[in-house]
Amino acid sequence: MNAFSVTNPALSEKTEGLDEWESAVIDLFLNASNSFGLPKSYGQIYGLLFCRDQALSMDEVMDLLQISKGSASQGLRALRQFRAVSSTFALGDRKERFVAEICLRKLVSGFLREQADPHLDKGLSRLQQLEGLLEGCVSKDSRIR
Amino acid sequence: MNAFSVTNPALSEKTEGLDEWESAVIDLFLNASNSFGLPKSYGQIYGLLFCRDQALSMDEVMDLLQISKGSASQGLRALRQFRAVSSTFALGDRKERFVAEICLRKLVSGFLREQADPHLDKGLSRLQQLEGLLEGCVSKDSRIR
DNA sequence: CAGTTTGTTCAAAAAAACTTGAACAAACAC
DNA sequence: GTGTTTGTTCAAGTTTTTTTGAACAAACTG
Repeated sequence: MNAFSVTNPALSEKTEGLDEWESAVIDLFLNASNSFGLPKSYGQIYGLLFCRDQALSMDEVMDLLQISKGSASQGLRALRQFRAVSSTFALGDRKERFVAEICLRKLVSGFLREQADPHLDKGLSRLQQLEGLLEGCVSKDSRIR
Repeated sequence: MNAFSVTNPALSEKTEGLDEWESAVIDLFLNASNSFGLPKSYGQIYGLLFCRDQALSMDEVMDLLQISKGSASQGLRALRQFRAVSSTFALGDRKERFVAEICLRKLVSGFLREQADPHLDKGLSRLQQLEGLLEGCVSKDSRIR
């Protein structure tokens, strides 16, 4: 913040707040996000980007949704990881900007890849050791058919 | 618990504990359950029933998994609600007994119906009020194409 | 180089979810 | 009816997850 910065927030970065319909859409995704066991903030961020044609910076996301830097950073990273949002650097701009990936198929498969696999990996290795156990059981345990 | 009850737990209701392979399977479902944002206990219960051919009572589930009455009751109800387990009353038996529904397609669709719908209901009504808002916006807001 | 801007990380605080256990209700047996 | 068994509910305690904000690192500007 230097001596030339504007003091009127409405002029600083076109952050005029949310339209009524945008709040509604954001809430919609917030609830959907909740339903799938994801943090609310993920849903909010995706919802916001979903509403906007223009790509938004992290600052704008923070301001518009009233969330902290940490939440914005982590939320955006997660959403990027499962391909729900993509980011671009406009030429000659240091700010990274984000847009929503609108193809829901991608979103879901990305979510499953990121969310399910890490845990199921542990499970998978256990399944293998299980096969071994099963073989040993077949003869002595009648429960296995 | 009356004067005739047996004191040796191994004889009371054939609750001999879990086989090694059963523990492994239960762990598997526990982790999967976690991945989908469901309580651990749901996964454990489903995993246990998944292992057993015989239908189990709530008591047996509690004993074998070392979980409380409340957890067992609520877990079983939830699993029943999205058709992951079904219950039967053996003739002349007051105990309800539970078995796992093995068709995973049913499980997933049941999960989605139960988990997503209640929240998305709120969202849906919001979507309708949204339509109204949108119509009013089309003329004045160039963002909407 | 020093000063900014931008984004990440992580420990602590806050919020949310899960589990427990005791109290309760319903159904049954005698 | 009384006494027992079976299952549900819910407030309180516990655990887990999410959010925050300050400290940090990296990249850029002049």
